Amino acid sequence: MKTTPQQNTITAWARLLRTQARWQAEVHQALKAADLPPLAWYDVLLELHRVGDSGLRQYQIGEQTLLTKHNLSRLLDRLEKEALVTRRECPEDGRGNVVLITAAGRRLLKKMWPVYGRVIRERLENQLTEQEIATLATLLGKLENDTGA
Amino acid sequence: MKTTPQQNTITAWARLLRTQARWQAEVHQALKAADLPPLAWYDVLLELHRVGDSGLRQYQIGEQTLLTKHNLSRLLDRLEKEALVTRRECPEDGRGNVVLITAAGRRLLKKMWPVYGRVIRERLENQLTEQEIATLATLLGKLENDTGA
DNA sequence: CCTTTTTGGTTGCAAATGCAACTATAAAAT
DNA sequence: ATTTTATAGTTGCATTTGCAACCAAAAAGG
Repeated sequence: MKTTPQQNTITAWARLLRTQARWQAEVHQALKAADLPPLAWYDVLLELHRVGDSGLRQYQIGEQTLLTKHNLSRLLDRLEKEALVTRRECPEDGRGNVVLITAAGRRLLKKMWPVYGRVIRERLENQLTEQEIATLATLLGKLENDTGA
Repeated sequence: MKTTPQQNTITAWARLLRTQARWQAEVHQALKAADLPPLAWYDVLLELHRVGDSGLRQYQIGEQTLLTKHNLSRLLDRLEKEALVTRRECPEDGRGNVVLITAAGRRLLKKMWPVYGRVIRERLENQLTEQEIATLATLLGKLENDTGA
């Protein structure tokens, strides 16, 4: 078995890490410049918005956003304090709770999106053709969903 | 001007973020399981290794790794405490210093690489063909180097 | 049933990060 | 030359993260 990845693989890996790091930094910067909360808030709120009134269990949010549970627990504390979400106890599982987005949460999402979307457009649509973006999406799709072995 | 990105663009964006987050988590987990330091240490040491005996100024390391300067400053404190790097004052700029990797630093790099490389192989070479990896590298290359406008 | 184990979630404490203020040198402006 | 401004790096303090221990409910095993 090969002991080290191909050169091309390493290049692709490094570029992906680097690209994402730069994007993330830029989004944060843009959000901060607009006096808006960090990206993680958006991610959580978006998941909650998507599922609508049924809400999500914390562990489900964690799976989606890849946040660790204790981390998420405290992030939700912050969101709840700002009245962007509510935690309500779960009827069919006495340990857990169901998290719902509030109207204020939805408003915040709406406010954040243009800022966020703008960076996305600048970084992606201005640099690649539609065709290339489609190809990229496909390739990344193959990488996305598996835990490996 | 369009106010929101195309659907394809959003998909590509989301997948890239997600993929990277998962990869990063996996690398960290693998490193920790092997009782090795986090990825950032590797990044810094690798840059220093690459340039050899000339070393790098801190700000140069920062540019490469996208770490903020104060953050890097303290990361170097930690590396220095473990004798993986040395800071030596810079002859032609009295404010700054030149950072060099030590033999111990190189040894650590060597120890970390197999663990790191293994994840890279699993995530990338096992999921995509060589052709696809090459395409991915090319596309990411176009995204990598620009600050936009 | 009544243990034992697993799962969902929270909390205390240590380490890391972000931010703003600071020191010191270098470069630019007058 | 002298002042001004910009750059390199560090440090104090607040916020966030990571880790391990913990509580409580649920599922599994006997």
